[in-house]
Amino acid sequence: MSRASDQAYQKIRAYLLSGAAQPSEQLTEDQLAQIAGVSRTPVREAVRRLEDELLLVRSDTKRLFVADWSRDDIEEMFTLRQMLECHAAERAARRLSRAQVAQLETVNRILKDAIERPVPDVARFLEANRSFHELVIDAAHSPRLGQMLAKLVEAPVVLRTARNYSLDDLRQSARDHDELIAAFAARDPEWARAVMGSHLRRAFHSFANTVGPAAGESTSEAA
Amino acid sequence: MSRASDQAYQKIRAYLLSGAAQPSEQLTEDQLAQIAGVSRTPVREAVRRLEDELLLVRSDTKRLFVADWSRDDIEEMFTLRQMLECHAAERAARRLSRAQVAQLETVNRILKDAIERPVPDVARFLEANRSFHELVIDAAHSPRLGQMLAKLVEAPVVLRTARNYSLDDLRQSARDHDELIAAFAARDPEWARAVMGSHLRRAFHSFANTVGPAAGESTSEAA
DNA sequence: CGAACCGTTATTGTATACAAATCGCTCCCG
DNA sequence: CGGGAGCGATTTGTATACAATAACGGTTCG
Repeated sequence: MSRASDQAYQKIRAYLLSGAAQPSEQLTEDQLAQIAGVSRTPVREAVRRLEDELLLVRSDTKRLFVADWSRDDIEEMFTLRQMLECHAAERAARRLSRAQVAQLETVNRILKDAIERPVPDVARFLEANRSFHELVIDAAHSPRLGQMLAKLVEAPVVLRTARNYSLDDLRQSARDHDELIAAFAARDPEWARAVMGSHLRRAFHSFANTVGPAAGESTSEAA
Repeated sequence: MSRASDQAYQKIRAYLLSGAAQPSEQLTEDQLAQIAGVSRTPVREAVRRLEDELLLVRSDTKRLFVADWSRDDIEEMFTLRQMLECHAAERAARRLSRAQVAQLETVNRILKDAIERPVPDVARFLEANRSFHELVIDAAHSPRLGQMLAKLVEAPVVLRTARNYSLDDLRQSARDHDELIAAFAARDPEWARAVMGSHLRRAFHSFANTVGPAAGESTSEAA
């Protein structure tokens, strides 16, 4: 991560997530170059990636703007993620070795540790959670699937910065993981898929309620 | 498409598809710049896109190679495409307007015309087919879904260059489209999903048989 | 005879200067 | 008073030169 384009990517991303930039605000490559502390060349490369991750968008005339995500956008991403990650869980159930299952157990133990502390360590929880899902996706052994999911998972994680997690949510996640591990140990693809499905769907609702409370039917379908 | 980076993308892509480059052959940015007739800067941008589309791959040390697709790779892509495009069909069934359904009918009429000629016009068929699927995906109204599918659909289309289609395959496709239109007209998401599923799965087998005839279990999982 | 080291060459990565395009403003004309 | 053409300023796109890094080959030492 020492290369200038990677550094640019990291810094710009951090900048966007910090909330310092308003949604739909225009950004110029020069500004970003200044923020990242490198020249425009690597910035352009970083911007490409961020566009791909939909954190930045381009106008029809190639000008850059901070993406603004509607509630529909978020729901869409969760839906796609669910579809793909259920598939990943199913495949993983067919392929996971004992050692890999053990690894999942270890990671989930760390995750539980992070929860059950005087004050839950959310950063640690998120990191363990990320690891867990990454292990499952890797085990699915489907490079494109992994690539697509990386994009979908990244983005919402980003938005979670501001979010506050309830203890119940965290504990339920840990239990979901336990059941997922059971499904893997039993080599039952259908079970794994089902558990992953409810796990992610619950996550979506819990997420949606804290971010865009109601949303109703008012703005959604009309446009 | 007059921008240098677009031109580079087109030319390099055409070059790769022409078969002039062997799979796993190394390519340098300079070579590609020469082929595209522009400097390395836009070439690098084009290469990024082609990497994303998996026509090019990078070694761990950033060297560039022509991708070589295993049969497993192809199966994986068809599977993902099926999953996503079934979802698109389902969504489209809920949202398509009468006018859009009419448009699909028009396109499929063109597609049939292309088949039923003294000698079937495959290029015309493929173009109409592409249009048809694109209309469905657009109607699903899910930008990320569209983006992902674009990548998955592009690549195999590429490999089809050498392929020869049987008249039966072409006609079956046309019938599938008709049934899909019927499902849309009836606003039946489940029906649409099911038809799309069998449509694509058949396409996969028909494709796989002409490309990598047997594949069996010999080379696949071991590596 | 083999293997590790070092210098050369090839290749990718970055900075900068310049070209093309777009934007926003003013000014002119209807 | 409104709309559009033109112009200066801003922004993106491309070429080129140079820096950093990785591959290659030869040589030397064990």
